[in-house]
Amino acid sequence: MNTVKPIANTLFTLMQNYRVTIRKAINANELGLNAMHVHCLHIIADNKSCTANDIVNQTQRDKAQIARLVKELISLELINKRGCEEDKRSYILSFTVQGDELFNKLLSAEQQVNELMCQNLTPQQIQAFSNVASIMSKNMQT
Amino acid sequence: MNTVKPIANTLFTLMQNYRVTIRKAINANELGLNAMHVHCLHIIADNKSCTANDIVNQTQRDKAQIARLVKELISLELINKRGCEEDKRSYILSFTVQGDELFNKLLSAEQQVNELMCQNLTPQQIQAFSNVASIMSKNMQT
DNA sequence: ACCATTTGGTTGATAAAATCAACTATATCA
DNA sequence: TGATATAGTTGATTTTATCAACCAAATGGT
Repeated sequence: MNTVKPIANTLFTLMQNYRVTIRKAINANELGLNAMHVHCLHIIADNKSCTANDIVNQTQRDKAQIARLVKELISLELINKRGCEEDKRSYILSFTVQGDELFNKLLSAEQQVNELMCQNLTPQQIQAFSNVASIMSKNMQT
Repeated sequence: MNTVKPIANTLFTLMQNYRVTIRKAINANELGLNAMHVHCLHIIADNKSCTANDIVNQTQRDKAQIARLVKELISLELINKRGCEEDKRSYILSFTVQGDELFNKLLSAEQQVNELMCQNLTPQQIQAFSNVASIMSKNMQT
């Protein structure tokens, strides 16, 4: 019987709850994507001239996995890629019109989940929470 | 281009960093278990007379998945199950001697990761972080 | 300029994790 | 008692993740 509840447990629970909730929200909106697709779309949205490698770096996932996710997003016609001029090995990923549309729906679905998740919390608490989370992330990098 | 960085992103990053780090730590300690195994062990450790169903409820995973994880832990001789007397459909899970030993090693590996993760943070910050995380979890339940 | 090494990306093969459905045995409750 | 719910198991399948090999372009010495 372990008495202290490690942060990891708390995080695990939180993430699992988030996963379940966001999945429901996304299904409810019939967007038909999984969490990793969504995550990729976010990264593409946040980086102008985003390459597959940027996604790999930001997610720390296997590049094969990312290559396949990107491929799927392309065949769903949510994003497209064009050759990069500075580095001919790379491709710049960007939203299609439909991708843009869908991403907006997605954002509002997330918004809903976000509101749900942040009930009974003050902006200060939320801010502090995010700060701590990023410090923790940094601590574990390298 | 989305300007606000949603909490979900922060959490994703944090969890991924944690996953990578703890995996290294666990491998380094040659314990040979994955994150879900570890998670199950924690739940078993935290609940005296824990059943498979308790794990299902606490993790919100598919019961088939849990059944298999439990089976593996048993065949690794880390835990064993005995019939529950109150409810003959259930089995109580508990550590074997080796399981107990390994779990302790595990705890200290986690301890190390924890210290790494909590560098540059005050106890107050950590406490606040955990509190917010649990409130968020509760908000998303049901 | 040349060669060795590194880097971005793709693919095949495979492993690990998750999900669904069907089924058994026991429990619960009207 | 009979209908329904619950704990757990198993088979089949799908989804994700990982590893290794590979190509082509880039980089960095010498």
